[in-house]
Amino acid sequence: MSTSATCVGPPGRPPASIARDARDLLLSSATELFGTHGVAGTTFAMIAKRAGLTPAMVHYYFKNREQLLDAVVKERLLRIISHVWDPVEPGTDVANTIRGIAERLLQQIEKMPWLRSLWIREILNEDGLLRERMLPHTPFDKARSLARAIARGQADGSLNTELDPLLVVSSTLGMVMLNMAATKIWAQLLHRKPLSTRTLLRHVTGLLLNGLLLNRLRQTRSPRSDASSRC
Amino acid sequence: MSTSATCVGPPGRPPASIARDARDLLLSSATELFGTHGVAGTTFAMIAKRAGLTPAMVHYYFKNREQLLDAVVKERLLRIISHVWDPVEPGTDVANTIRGIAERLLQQIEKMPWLRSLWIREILNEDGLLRERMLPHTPFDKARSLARAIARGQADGSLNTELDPLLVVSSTLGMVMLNMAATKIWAQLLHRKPLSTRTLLRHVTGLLLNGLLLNRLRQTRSPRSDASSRC
Amino acid sequence: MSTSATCVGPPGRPPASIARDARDLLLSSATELFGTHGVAGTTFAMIAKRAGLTPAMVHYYFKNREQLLDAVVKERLLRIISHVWDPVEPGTDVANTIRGIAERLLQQIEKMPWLRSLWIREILNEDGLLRERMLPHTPFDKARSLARAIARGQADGSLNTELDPLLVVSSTLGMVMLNMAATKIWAQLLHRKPLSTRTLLRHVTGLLLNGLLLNRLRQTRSPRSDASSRC
Amino acid sequence: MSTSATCVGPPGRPPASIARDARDLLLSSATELFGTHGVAGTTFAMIAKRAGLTPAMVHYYFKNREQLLDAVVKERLLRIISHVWDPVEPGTDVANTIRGIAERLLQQIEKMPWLRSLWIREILNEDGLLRERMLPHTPFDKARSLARAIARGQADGSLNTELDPLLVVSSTLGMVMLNMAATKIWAQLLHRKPLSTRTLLRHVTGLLLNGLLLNRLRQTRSPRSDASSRC
DNA sequence: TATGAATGAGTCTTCATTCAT
DNA sequence: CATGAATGAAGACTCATTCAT
Repeated sequence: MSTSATCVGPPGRPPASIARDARDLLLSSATELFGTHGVAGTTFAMIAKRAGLTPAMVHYYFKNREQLLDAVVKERLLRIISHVWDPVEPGTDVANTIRGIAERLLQQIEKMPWLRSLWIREILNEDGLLRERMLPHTPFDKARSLARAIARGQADGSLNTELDPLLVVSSTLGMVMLNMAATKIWAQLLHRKPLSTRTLLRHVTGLLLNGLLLNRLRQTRSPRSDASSRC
Repeated sequence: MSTSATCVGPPGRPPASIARDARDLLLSSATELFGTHGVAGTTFAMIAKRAGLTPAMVHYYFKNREQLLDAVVKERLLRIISHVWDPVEPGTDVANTIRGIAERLLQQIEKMPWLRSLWIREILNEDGLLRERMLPHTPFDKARSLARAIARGQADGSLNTELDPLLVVSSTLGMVMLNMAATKIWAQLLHRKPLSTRTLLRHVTGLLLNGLLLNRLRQTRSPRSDASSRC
Repeated sequence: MSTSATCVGPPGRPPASIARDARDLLLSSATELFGTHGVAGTTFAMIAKRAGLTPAMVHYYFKNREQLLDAVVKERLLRIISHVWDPVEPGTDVANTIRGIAERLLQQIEKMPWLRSLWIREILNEDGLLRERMLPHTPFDKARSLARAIARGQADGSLNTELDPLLVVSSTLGMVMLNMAATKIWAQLLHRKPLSTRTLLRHVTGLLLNGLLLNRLRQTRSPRSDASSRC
Repeated sequence: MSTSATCVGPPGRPPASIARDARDLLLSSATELFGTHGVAGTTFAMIAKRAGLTPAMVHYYFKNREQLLDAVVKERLLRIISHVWDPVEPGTDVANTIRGIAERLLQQIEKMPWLRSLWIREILNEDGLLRERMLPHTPFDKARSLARAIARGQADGSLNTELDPLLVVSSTLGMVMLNMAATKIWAQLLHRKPLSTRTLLRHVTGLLLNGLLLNRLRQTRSPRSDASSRC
């Protein structure tokens, strides 16, 4: 049904890249459902229905459940990982590196809301169904070199020695995901709107950087510009 | 079948605390599997098998899936919540309150390792299958009064104004869960043992409290006593 | 629960016959449910629940499903049969006999509304689950002698020869049951109250007797005394 | 799989009316079993087995038990209703109309023996499982206008005023079903063959019309041509 | 390339029945 | 006399997967 539309254009011209083919549609559908219902809670029928296609097509394109998961990881998740980690340069200042990671991750989640759930449920979580598939592709080296930079900072007295360098890295990612989730819960409980991305980012970087840096200039920032939760 | 066994031991000795009846066994079995495989990924057959009983018994005791979930929440999760939150006293110092929450939560997770996965997957997570069931039982008031205390601290200049008070509360819980998960991942990746509870607690409270307090005395703590990740 | 109450009275006195014991309660419960939901659609659990007892008690008293059906037939249905047929005397006038049967059956149904459904579903009906159990106990001889009387009436020209004598007998029973059912349907469809027993009886005997008797005095009956369906 | 077979026969010959696809086969299988065992007593496994197919196919084609019932009503029962009632013309003579209805119904039952049981058990009967589904499709208007014609006949003195017009309509249908059932019972009890359709029709119309008409010419019909029950 | 038909294994759930107490 | 515990078999229904077309 859908792909035929792709072929309708003038012959010779490459199909418009927006005109997503059935496979791509199914992949998106699957990824989003994995986010909302979890991998275990998502069936082929659900995926197909959301894409307006048939369950048999899911099989046709991905052969089986395992290979579908592979495809989601390789063609969806890895790109996001790259986007977040690729700009990280070994020599850069630790604070800026961390702030950059948080910022980029937050952007990605805003664009792809399923990412947070999926990451929390299926990757971060022990026994997560995508975890084993993701681990070999994590930017292991970059994370490790960042951790080393932190350790050096601790050694020269500029960084909080109470923290574990590696955990600082994962705490960065986690704090973003976590607080994205938390702000929704609070909003739900208090019948408010979730906090803005900006407030969220300030909270996360504020907590992380202030927690990490020992001699940080404790500036009096200008008063907050958007409604934060006031109790 | 089972309870009688409790009375079989030598008289005078307290009954083994393990003395659990079939229902209790199934409930534990269910809770643990919900942690490892997620609620959606856990079947009655799995629960029964793990308890060494039959799937029909799950129905016998819990009538249906919904009521099983209710039982897990009411008879397992709520107790943990109470244990973590009940000691929180309104007037206490913010830093101590937060440290207390983190400590007690960490203890609970150590005793019940399924708690972390379950919480991350099914409660923290939007669309989590236990979330709706948990929300009405969250210690809403205590969390809120803690948030208010934080807001006051921010107002009088003693606490970091970049942070959102409510998110500080959830960040506390989250940081524990999150880093428990993270340390396992790093251990797996680097083929090391996961960090000790003590190191973990120091990381979490160190990050949180240093991140929160503005005028904290930045003391030179004694050198760390157990092997932290050294890169 | 129930039986103990029976024993509470002054010792020596026979238990009040109204104080139905558990067995009797279950039997009534079963019979009524067989009427409303059919035999196949009635479970032990339903029977027990309606009687306020446990499913295990159904087994305790009736051993199994087969024997429960036997008990319903022997201790409930046969009595009704007797009540309807016992007064039938071989020599009596055919018209009066038929009218008597119809009247008594109608009375029974009024007292025990489940009878109609049960009879239609499980006895009249080929494949009815009580049919085989009932047949040996039907007042075969009485029905047959009534049929013979009808045949004689046909032979001497006083009765409609188009009718089959045996079918006249079953038509009598059937017309009562049938129209009891029909009047409910019409009432439901037309949002009226069902016809009164009197109107119903007049319809049934009017149709049967006028249909049967050839030389009947076709009297102009007094105008109907209760609201019949007027179109 | 199957319909193609229809086209395989010698060209020119009309396609075998048996040419039924799987869905149709299952529908027939279900309908017949609903007749013999009742709706509540019929399982998917039984339906499938009788059709030589698998229980999963019943779900494949009908999705649900509810939708299966819907299909039985819409694709099987309603056609019969139409066939019986469609030829009824408002202006026609009451006696002929009734005779016509009885005749056509009898024909249908002969072709589809399950109809009688099904109708008695699940439609006529209060609590019948198909009743609610059938009522909205009953030829309400035709029945009502027939009842009105009867009422007029009663008013001008030509019809028995003891009868309720609406009940005459349902008595017509009921007498056919009822006596079809009754003749089987008698046959079984007396070890004879059931009465022929002709005898049955004569009994039913004889009883109904003689019972209804007041001034009917009480003709001496020709002696019965086939063996009726002789006691 | 795409899909409707078909299915075996498995899901939750119910049920009649057994049995120890 | 009565029942809670327990269960195997069967109920409706779902699902990933296969396959002919």
